[in-house]
This record gives sequence, C-alpha cells and structure tokens, in this order.
Amino acid sequence: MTTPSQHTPTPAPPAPSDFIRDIVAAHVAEGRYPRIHTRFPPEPNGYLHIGHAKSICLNFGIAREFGGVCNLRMDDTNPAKEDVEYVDSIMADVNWLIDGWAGDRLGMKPLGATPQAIESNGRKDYFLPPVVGQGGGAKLEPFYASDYFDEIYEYAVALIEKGRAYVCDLSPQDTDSYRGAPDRPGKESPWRERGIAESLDLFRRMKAGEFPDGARTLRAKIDMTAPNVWMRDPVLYRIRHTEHHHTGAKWTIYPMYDFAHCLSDYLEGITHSICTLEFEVHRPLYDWILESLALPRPLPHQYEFARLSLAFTVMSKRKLLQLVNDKVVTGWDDPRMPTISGLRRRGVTPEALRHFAYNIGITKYNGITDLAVLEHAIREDLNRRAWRRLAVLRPLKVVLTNYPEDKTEELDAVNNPEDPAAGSRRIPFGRALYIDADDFMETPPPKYFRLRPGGEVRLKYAYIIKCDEVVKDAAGKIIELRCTADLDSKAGGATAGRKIKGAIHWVSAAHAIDAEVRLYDRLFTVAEPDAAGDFKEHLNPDSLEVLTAKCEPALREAKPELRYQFERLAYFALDPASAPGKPVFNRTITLRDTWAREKQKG
RNA sequence: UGCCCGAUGGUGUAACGGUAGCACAACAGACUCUGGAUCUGUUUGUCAUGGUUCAAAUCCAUGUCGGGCAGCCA
Repeated sequence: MTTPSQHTPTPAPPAPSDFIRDIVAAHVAEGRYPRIHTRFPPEPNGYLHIGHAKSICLNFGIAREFGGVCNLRMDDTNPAKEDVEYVDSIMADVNWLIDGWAGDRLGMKPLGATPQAIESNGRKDYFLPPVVGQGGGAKLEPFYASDYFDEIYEYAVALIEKGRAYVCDLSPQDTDSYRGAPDRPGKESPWRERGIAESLDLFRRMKAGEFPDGARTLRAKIDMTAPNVWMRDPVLYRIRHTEHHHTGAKWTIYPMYDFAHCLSDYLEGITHSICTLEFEVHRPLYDWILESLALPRPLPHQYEFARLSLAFTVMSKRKLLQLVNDKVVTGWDDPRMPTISGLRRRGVTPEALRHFAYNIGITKYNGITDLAVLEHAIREDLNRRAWRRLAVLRPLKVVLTNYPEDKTEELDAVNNPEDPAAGSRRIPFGRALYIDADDFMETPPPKYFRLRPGGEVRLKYAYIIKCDEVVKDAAGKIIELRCTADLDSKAGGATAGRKIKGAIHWVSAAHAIDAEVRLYDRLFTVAEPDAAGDFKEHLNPDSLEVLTAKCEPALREAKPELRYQFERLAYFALDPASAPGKPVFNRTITLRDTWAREKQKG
C-alpha cells in the first residue's frame, strides 16, 4: 500500500474566445486602459448558483487572461431583501470556485475602507482601489455598494444642481401610470419643473427621514416620451425606513440599482461592467448617468451576455428560495440544488464547474444547455481524480462453497487506473461475499453478461466464480447464491488469463462496513420546469433515494476533501453530515451506463 | 402592436467576405479484470426571400420566428 494523493487535475482547456473577450483584447491592444478591471456584483439576497458560476468564470477569467483584477462586490441597495447570511455564503462560494485559479486576481478592500476623495485631472473625485490577491495579512472584505451611499448621495445632489434630477411627489401608483407603456409614451410629472433649490431641500429632508416610505422619490429628468421606458424619468432614490445589513440605521433613502451600479463601477475604477441580457435596455441609462455627471476619470462600459439556462433545472433565486422555504429540499446546499454550495456538497469540484463554464461559451443567444454537458464535465474531472472503491448498494449474498470457512486473504487493487501515482490498497476476501442484486439474473435477457445460473463471472481483483445454486425464501425471493471459485484465477494464477466477459464488484461479508448512501437524481422531470404553469408540478418524486451500502473497509478512512468512485456504479463524496464510524456518501453522478441504454432499446 | 437584442446539426458554440469546424449527444466498431475510461469511424446544420460581390453563415433590405423592456427589485 502506498500513500497516494488525488492531485491529478484535469488539464485546463485553452482560454476561450468570445465576443466580450474580443472586445477586451482589442482594448488591451490599443492600450485603452492601464489595467483591465471587471467585477462580480451579486445581490446578497440568495445563494449563488451555477448561472453565477458562469459569470464568475467570465469575469475572473478575463481578469486572469488579461492580467487584470476582478472585484467582488455586494450589490446591496435593497435592504428589504438582503442578509449577511447571503454575504457569507457568497464569499465562501466565490473563493471556493476561484481558489488556485484566479484567487490572485480577486479584488477586495481593507475592512471598513470607503472611497477616498482624490483629485483627478484637476477636479474633485472619489476612488476606491482594490487590494488584489488577498495577501498582506491585512483584514479584507468585499466591496459593498452600500459603502458608497455617501458618494452616491453627493452625485445625486450634483445631478439636481445640474437640473438633471428632481424630487417627485407622485405616489407609486401614479408614477406607474405616468410612465405609459412600451407602445405608449409617458406623461410628465407635475413636479418635474420644480425649482432646483426646492428639490435640493426636499432631497436633503428625504435623507433626514422626514417623509414616510413612498412619499417622494428622486427622479432623473430625461424624456417621458423615450421609446425605451427606462429613460422615462427613472427613479433614482426611494424612501425606505428599513435597517440595512451593512449600514445599519444610517439611511432612510436608498439608491436604485441603475443609479448605484454605474457609480459603484466608476468609484472602483471598473473598465468592463459585464452583466446579463435583461440589462441591455438599461445601458443607455447607465451611460446617461455617468455622462451627465461629467466625471473626471475614464468611464466604465457595460456589456451583456446570455445568462445560463440548464435543462431540468430552475435557476431563479426566487424559485430556489421557494424550494428551500417549502422544504422540498433540505436547504440552499441540498445536493440536488443547482447552487454552488449544493454542487460542492454533492461532490462536484471547482475544476469541473470551470471547465463546464468554458465549454458552454459566451453569446447573446438565449439557449438551453443540455444537462449532459455539465455531466460530462463532472465525469471527466472525477474520472481523473477519484479513487476506486468497491461498494455494494443492494446486497445479495454469495457463498463460495469451495473456499475454506476460516480463510481470509488480502487482494491488491489499484486506487486509480487513470493515475499510477495514486497507488493501491488491499481488499479482504473471504468465503461469504455480497454482490449487487443487479449483477445476477435468473433468466437474463440477451447480451447480459453478468452472473446467471450455471454462468461465470469475474470478481474484480479476485477470482472467477460460477453460480451453482440459487437459494430462495418461502416467497420465492432470491436470498443467496451458492457458487464455486476457480481458485487459480486470481491475478498471477494459472487461469488468471481466462477471458470472462463480465467483471463485477463485491465486498467480503465479514469485513464490510455499512455506509449511508444518498442517491440523487435530477429535481425535475421535464427539461423546462418553468416553461409554463407551476414549476413545482414537475418535481421528480425520486430525486433522492437513501440506502445502506456494504463497503470495503478502506472506505472507513474516507475524507471529505477526496472523491471516490464506487466501481461500476457512480462517483461519491463524503457528506459533511458524516460522523466517525457513520459515513454518509452523496452520489455525485453515475458512471455512464451503456447497459442501461441497451436494456431500454429492448 | 413602440423600442432593444438574437437566429449555424438533436443541444451548445466557432468561422470576423474565400474549404462550415469543435464539444456534448446519438449511432457503429476496437480494446478492456469497471457494460467505466480510452481509441476509430458515421449521421445530422447556416430561419426565409431578394440584393451587393468573382465569392455571403458573414454585408444590405424585407419578412418569419424567438427573447427582453411598462418595480419606489436587481
């Protein structure tokens, strides 16, 4: 037995090319920016999912490929929906996904840091540079849009002073009806031409908390007849007497996404602000705000790509939250969830997720990615790293009638045929064994080459056995097989080279350890669960099956950071809920099963 | 039906006016002490109609289909 490792990373695919990277490459070529600077800006109102993983891989991938930086920023402008639990999970998930890959590109900031007043091109300016690559030993934290509320407020005042924003007293309902519709122009607010001094005063009093929620808003003065509804005097600030998870009770007014986001990008010196397609119609507003403020440094620009849609999966945070709240799953990190934490708990590695993200590409086309693409990336990765182990999920007892009662021997078995450096272990063998019930059929169909009455099969790493007798209980259920072993057929033996079509896995009954195994399957039965109607009507009732497996003793030392292949079955990872002597294995993904396909063909 | 965006095999993506390629899937075979992995091969595609051009997936026009936009959400 050697001391092996699992350090056989799947070779990284070549850096991808896509329309956004083409733009960045052109900017690098023309020397447009001193440094490429992207950001990943989730709202802390839920856990990150595999769609976010696509965005993380894009933003950090660009930083990595072009020698830039990617800031992690909490886009926390709506205190009603956000929570520190989500902030913590986001940091953990991002770090897990980029560690050892783009961890050295991660932009954070010193704990408590806020934008510094500086002078740029002879004008007053604010700037908050990143600390890159988490080093230095200093206490760091992610960026928070809410750390910019002072500056954003000041920018709002500047907009009012320029006559480009006004305080509006319209009720939420009236604001809505005045906006018009996509095919119908809006109507100007009666407060639109209110004097600058009056707006300034009212805005100051909004900040002071003098007015109740919804009483007034700050609005940009653009064009109520614009064909793009987001240019119809959009709300910039709203009143919310709500405590914020990061700023506490300091504020009673909060900036809207459109106002805060472009300014956050600017304050951090972002060059390429990459988001999903639904923000495409917001881009004119993004540019309008920054240009109206006549800021002294180069402006960031927004680029949009198609979000990920995965077959048999729901991706909206609202729906995922519903699954959690309705206890359809055990939590955000349930291994059936498409969340990063769920995939991690299931046993998927960061490498597999990154390779998946690379393989699906970046476009502006809203397609649905086949689950097989994800599954392939997972299998490809796990095949290279997972240690092979023998485990029997549905035990059927086998007694070797010609094998001595009291004899035990130990057989050599390699840990990973893909990786000689992974070494080997010994597996105990004895007279009484378990094999999987699926590996025996009394009256098998054609092309079945596992065990059958009178037939032979190879016990992996051990002997060739022949089935002599099928023992049944009173109900006719098969409870035991009585077999004889070809005692010369193990490795090195005289008949070891005999060609036997089938090789099956097994464990020694006397040495087997029990383990709980959780067999996960897709959560939904249809490819597009949220295409129409209630997505919960398409839940897969068999998305989880729990069994007690018989495992080879080496699995007693299973480690949560390692991956295992139960030979001929599936890849498994130890669940964090495991206790000493009470292992729990999550099935990450089954092996490809061409026999199952063959059977289906009938 | 106002504005914006998109359309390449079954799915996802490449080709940037010059041979339609890759991945996944599917199928067939080789190999195999995992019906795994690996290897070989095969099938299937430029939304439509015009135009520009020696040459169009690519440029232009029109149409068709799909997606997005009317939160004081992000």
